[in-house]
Amino acid sequence: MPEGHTVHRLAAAFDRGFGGQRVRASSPQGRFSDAAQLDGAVLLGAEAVGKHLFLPFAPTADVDLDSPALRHVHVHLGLYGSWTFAGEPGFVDAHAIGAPRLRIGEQEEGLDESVDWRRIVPRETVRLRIVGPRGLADLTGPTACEVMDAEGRQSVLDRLGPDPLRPDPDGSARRRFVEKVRRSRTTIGALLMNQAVVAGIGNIYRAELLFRARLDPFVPGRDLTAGMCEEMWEDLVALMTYGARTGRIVTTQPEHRHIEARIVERSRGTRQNGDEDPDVVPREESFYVYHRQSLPCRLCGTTIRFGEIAARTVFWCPRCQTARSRRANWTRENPAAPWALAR
DNA sequence: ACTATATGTCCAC
DNA sequence: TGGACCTATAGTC
Repeated sequence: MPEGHTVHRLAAAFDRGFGGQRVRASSPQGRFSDAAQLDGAVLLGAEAVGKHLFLPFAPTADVDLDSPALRHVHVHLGLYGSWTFAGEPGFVDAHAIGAPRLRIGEQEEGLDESVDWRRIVPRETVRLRIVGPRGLADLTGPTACEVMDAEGRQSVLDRLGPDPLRPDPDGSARRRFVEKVRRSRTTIGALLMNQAVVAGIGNIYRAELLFRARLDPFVPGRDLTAGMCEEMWEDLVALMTYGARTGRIVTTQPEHRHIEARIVERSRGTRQNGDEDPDVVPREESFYVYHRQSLPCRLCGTTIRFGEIAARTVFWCPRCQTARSRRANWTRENPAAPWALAR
């Protein structure tokens, strides 16, 4: 269930924790038998594209990143996948990155620095374990974990649209996004979930982006102006950049949160993603519409509605996000973007 | 011990 | 469009 920001965060963690190091690779669960061919190779770094993670393995550390000799481990976390880390102090800043479960009561084995991380026995469901000089990473529940050559990696990339978290110095990514949306009769709610249109959005970013744009999810892409699409792209870049930095999806502006609710109990459970940040916006204040069905809209008080688009539940405010007023709302009464995140 | 749920994707019909 | 799949939770009986 991680969206693109989570995968970029993972790539950064792998870069810092394993980049350029010789590693051991194994499959405690046994379902990733190709782990054996990676064992003892050098993990050059990590690459995130949309929700896809690539870990390039080479026989020696001096192999080029575009060498055809590389073996890329392609990982997609799907709905349940996650990586759990353990290692020496400062190895990575989060214990687990991936499926954001409530882990109340679970032992924080990876965080307890008095425990020797080398002696941590993997759960039986660990598909892939990577062990480096300073720590280890355990992968469970991925929808994909496979070894690919350069060609296989490229074929995955070819199926993906632009990723808002990749640098876009010449604006070509934004242009590709705008083109694809405006040429389609499909609803914007479905287009945003299509990884060939934009890579990395999931169900939360979809719902929240549409609210911030004051856009009805059922409006066809071709009905949107280029300016609306461009602003939506820029908003996405801001939202996901914040998400990648903090490990949290936060889309609400501070003035739309209830300040009293910000004091929440945060003493239990396993730390994951951005939990280590004491100033984090609590989850119940983070969204405008996602999972807020039957609750009042933060702006107008109308009950948030839900339905289904692209086989996933979509949430929206029937008053703030109307088809008829979408253009008027865009620039005037309810300026959605640009805006600034609190931190 | 069961069930529902979750930020996802693919494939068969 | 419906189901299958990958896993670990919390809640219910």
